[in-house]
Amino acid sequence: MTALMNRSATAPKETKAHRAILRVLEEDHAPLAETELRSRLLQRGVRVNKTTIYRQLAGLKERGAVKEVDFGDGKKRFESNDGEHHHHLVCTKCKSVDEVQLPGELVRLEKAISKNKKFKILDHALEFFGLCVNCK
Amino acid sequence: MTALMNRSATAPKETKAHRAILRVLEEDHAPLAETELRSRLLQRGVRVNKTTIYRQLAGLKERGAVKEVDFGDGKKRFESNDGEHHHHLVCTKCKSVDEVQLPGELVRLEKAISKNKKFKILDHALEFFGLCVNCK
DNA sequence: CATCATAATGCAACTCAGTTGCAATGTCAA
DNA sequence: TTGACATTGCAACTGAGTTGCATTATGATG
Ligand SMILES: [Mn+2]
Ligand SMILES: [Mn+2]
Ligand SMILES: [Zn+2]
Ligand SMILES: [Zn+2]
Repeated sequence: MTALMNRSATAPKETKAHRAILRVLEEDHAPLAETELRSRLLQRGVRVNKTTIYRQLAGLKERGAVKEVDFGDGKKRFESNDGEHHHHLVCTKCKSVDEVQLPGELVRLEKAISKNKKFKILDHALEFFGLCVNCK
Repeated sequence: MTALMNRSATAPKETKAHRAILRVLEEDHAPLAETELRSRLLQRGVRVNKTTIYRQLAGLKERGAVKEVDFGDGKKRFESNDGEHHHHLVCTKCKSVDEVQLPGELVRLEKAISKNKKFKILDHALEFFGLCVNCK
């Protein structure tokens, strides 16, 4: 490619960090913060700089491979974006995270809101906090 | 009071900062971050240190006068806790915030979830993002 | 009103998550 | 094999939020 080329849809390069991060997220299947992801990677013998992690996650996110999740603890969390759209049950005691799907429910709600509030809903954030079966 | 006294339900002292902060939150009626609150206070001629603001908000929160809200932008936001429980329609373009109530809806959802997931829901976070009537 | 215990404040220094500039390294198409 | 350019690591930085401590203000008590 002789310069002056295709800038869009740049395919990600197959690097060690890229592969490892994606694999951890696919296997662990929970929203992980940078430090968590980093130590998971270390456990597998892959040492990655935090800057690289953030940059990879940003790329994975805009490519739709990963979703950002917020538990309100001031940390960015990311999870694999394979399965169906769902929400989380976060145990405030042991920090475990379970998933829950609300098929149709939110869609219906959003339609109603969009209509009578004249607000075009593009996204939502819904997470539940409480005690898991082991902690309550 | 001769020391060794009532430690609970400490009534807050009537200070300039306390009054001003509460008044701004009651009037502006939107979830404000520290910097926003701080400049609103300045506009009214009240200069308050950010440490004081955070400490006041913490006190107001545990006293139930204020609620913490998270828009996922890495900032703690607080709003007056007078009205009914509600959620927000946040315009991602102009940053305006509207409110929306979902009477019963969430309660019903939570009951169903609590039952078949054996998870005791104590709280939830639900905010909507999109385009307000002026921006869409 | 005067006293004074103690709550509230301001400031500086700190922590911690996340970002940026830049030089060094790695990837992959040609 | 080569070279353009994407990715990485590191150090320095930003910005939100917190903490220790000395100073000031509140309000209960007498
Ligand atoms: Mn999930
Ligand atoms: Mn509100
Ligand atoms: Zn638990
Ligand atoms: Zn708008």
